[in-house]
Amino acid sequence: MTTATVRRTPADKHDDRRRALADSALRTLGELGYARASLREIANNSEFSHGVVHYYFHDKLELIVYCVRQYKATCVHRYDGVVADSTTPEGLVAAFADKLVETIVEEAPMHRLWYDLRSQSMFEADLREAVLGIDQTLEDMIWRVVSTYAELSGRAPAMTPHVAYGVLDGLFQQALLGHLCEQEGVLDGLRTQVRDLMPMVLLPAQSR
Amino acid sequence: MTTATVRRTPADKHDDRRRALADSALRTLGELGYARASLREIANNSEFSHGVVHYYFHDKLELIVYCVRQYKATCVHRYDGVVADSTTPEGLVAAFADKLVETIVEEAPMHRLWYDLRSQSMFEADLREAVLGIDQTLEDMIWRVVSTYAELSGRAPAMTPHVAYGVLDGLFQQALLGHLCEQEGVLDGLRTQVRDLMPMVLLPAQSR
DNA sequence: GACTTTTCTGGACAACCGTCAAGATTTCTC
DNA sequence: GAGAAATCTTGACGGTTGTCCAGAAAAGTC
Repeated sequence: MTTATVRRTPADKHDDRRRALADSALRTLGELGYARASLREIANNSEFSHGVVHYYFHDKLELIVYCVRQYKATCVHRYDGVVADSTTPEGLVAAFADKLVETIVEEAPMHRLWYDLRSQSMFEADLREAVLGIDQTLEDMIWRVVSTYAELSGRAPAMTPHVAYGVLDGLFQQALLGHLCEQEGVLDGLRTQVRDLMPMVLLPAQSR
Repeated sequence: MTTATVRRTPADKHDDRRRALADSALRTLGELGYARASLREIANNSEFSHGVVHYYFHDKLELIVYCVRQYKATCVHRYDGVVADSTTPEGLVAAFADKLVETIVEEAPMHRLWYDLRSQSMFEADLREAVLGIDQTLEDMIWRVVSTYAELSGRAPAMTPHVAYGVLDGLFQQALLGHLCEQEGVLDGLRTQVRDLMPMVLLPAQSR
């Protein structure tokens, strides 16, 4: 009880439970999307009953926002390893492109959920604060890649973090849709697109 | 009756009615989005009763797809004037950027509806055919701008039509969200972004 | 081991949904 | 203008939704 190592206050348990609920909710949300995933369906695909949702969350919106925040909080570090391990600009671009493709394959339901939520925020004002916050962390994530790439190349970025994120996000979204539509070659296409595009996000090498 | 000028077959009238219904449905859809716009709400904001929808459309999905197809069919020619009237590369880019900003301001509900539908198509397989078709026409639209810009510049495009569309669509989507969130400066930001980015979609001028 | 507090269950509720169909109304045809 | 065909209205249907709540069950406390 008094050991500092395992200190489990009631508040901690409560948070754990919220996390567990959100975790299984994410599965259903990724499968059905924001609008069609009912609280009953979410509860059915979990170990909880449908009533317990309102014990841990005020309403459906709070649950969904909590879920996506929780997922995105972990995945903003997806490219940290790429950034840390790369020693050449070409190597970084290749590793970055591979990682992009990997996450499309392995986490397509989570990504489409994110784009679903972001689209909904254009209609629902209550979603905007959360969406803008998450979007900013993703922009920062991309910028860590771009700025490291610039350093390794000895060149300066040719665009702002905002533009770099917008451009790459556009390509990513396009590839995600293509992948879900089972179009041939979209994944290799994305890899090629990123490799070709990345040099353009930097200014030409200075001749001196 | 036999005059060739005004030939109104019953089929024509039927199509006119569909168009009129879709037209007023688009208003509600642009306001509420795909999931939250019920057929009753759509009918209430129109001159029709809620039952008539099923007389002209098989189900809700067919109505929505018809609506978005109808809207996008007209707006794919939004930049045709820009392309036709421009005589210099700089003029084309400026006119293109202005037009992008203009449509964000004037048709934000329609654009968010399109992004909503495209996101939903990642969950609903029945939507994908229509979405991919529309996406292709938008890609063609953008490519008409880019290829004309290339010709006026005497330079070659540095990327495929697909990539050019993906990149610009990413920026556009970002600006649309920012505009709807009433962020300051997003519109001028988009204008600047497009002016700065467009030169990068072409290869450097050949020195000879 | 009794008492309190937290956690959970399962049902009930009102509201809303897409769809359908019977019948009223309008338009067309001759 | 009578009959036929079309267009439209209205109400009903089964189903689903988010939310709430009374009470059961479990956990914590002394």
